[in-house]
Amino acid sequence: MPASTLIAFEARKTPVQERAAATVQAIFEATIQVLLSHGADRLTTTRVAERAGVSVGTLYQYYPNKQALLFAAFDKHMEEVCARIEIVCDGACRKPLGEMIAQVVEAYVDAKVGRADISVALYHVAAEVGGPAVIKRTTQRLRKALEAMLETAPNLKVPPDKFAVEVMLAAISGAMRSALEAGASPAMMRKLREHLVLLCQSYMAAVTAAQA
Amino acid sequence: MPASTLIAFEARKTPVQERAAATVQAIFEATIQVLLSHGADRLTTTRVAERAGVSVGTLYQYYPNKQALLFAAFDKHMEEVCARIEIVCDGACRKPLGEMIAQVVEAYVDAKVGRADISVALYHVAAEVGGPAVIKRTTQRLRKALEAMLETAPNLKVPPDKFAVEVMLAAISGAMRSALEAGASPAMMRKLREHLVLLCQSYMAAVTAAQA
DNA sequence: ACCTGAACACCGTTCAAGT
DNA sequence: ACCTGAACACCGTTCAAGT
Repeated sequence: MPASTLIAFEARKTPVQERAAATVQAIFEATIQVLLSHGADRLTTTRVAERAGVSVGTLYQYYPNKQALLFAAFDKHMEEVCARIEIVCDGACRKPLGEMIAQVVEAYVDAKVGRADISVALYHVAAEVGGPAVIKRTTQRLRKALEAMLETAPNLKVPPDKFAVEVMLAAISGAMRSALEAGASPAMMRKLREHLVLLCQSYMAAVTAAQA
Repeated sequence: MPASTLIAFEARKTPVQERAAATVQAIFEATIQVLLSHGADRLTTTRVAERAGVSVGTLYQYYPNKQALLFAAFDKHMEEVCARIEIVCDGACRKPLGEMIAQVVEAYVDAKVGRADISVALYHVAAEVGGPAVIKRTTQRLRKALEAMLETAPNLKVPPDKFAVEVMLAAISGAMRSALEAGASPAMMRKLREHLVLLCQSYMAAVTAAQA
């Protein structure tokens, strides 16, 4: 996506002194706290500033607007999920295709379920906050990690193409979103985890068979 | 979901005279028009009222709040998608499993792509408007239609269970959301349509094999 | 360089008054 | 029964003044 899509959410000013860096961090954490305690609708810039122990004016010195606050929280969450999956991809090189897929899917589900409350809160604000752009970027990054892993799969002449990997990622995240927003129980989540593994494995098998 | 989740979005008052019914309809249509022309962020109750040719007060006589306006639009859209798929399910009875799946997936993709602009606009407001509840209800309704169809599949001792059908629906809608929000081209959409058919077919095949 | 908070603009919602 | 629009409350954002 064009840089301009994101620039409106970027920090307005970079802190140069230490107390300023602490302020920025405090505001960031306050955002997540207010998001979780009051919910997205009742998240107010004044309330966040209050919680962070600064005035609204200070908040606006570092975040250009309310969206930027939530964007930062969303971006960080996606970054964490990404990082976990990249590690798994690294560790699953040269294993059989089915196991690769299982590990990635399980890592994704676990990362989301482990942060279920934040995930749900962020789904709620994603749209107003440039969520699609972040998701697009995240998808590209995950696709690359998956492709690097899939390259090393034994018994696989041609690895699945870009498109198939993206479809798989969208299917996983869509199903997870649905379950998390519906407030699925831990038992449900375990079952969903198994089913998503099966779904992705059979899709990947079908795609690679079709390509051969 | 509990009725109370939805009740806040229901009409405050039912029109009894004809001009009132016309007013309600005008407000509903104005909502969609403003949504498409100005975007979700710049949709204002005053603007909707203006476009509908009434005053804000009148708007609030029939819709309890801004969310209710958007809820109505979202609900109607889902209703249309549902209806189209139910018809397809009806027509695909007794056909082979693979074809059933293909027809349903294609109907879903076509319904969404045919209304791409509205879909994207509604994704943007879904969260603030009780979207998850509507989606949950829609999923139940579609699941029933799919189950009725799957019952009639030849060469299938045990049809896929509830859970698998719901996972499949969530995967489809998640992948479509991702593509629509990313502004995928018509060519991309055609390719995605084929891939989703393959994904769902192979998942259903795997699930029914595992159950046997 | 960083912080404050009163002031401004805008928008969702209401309600007394009209037909 | 239905409609109007000025008035109110609240919230995002700014900016002149402070340390």
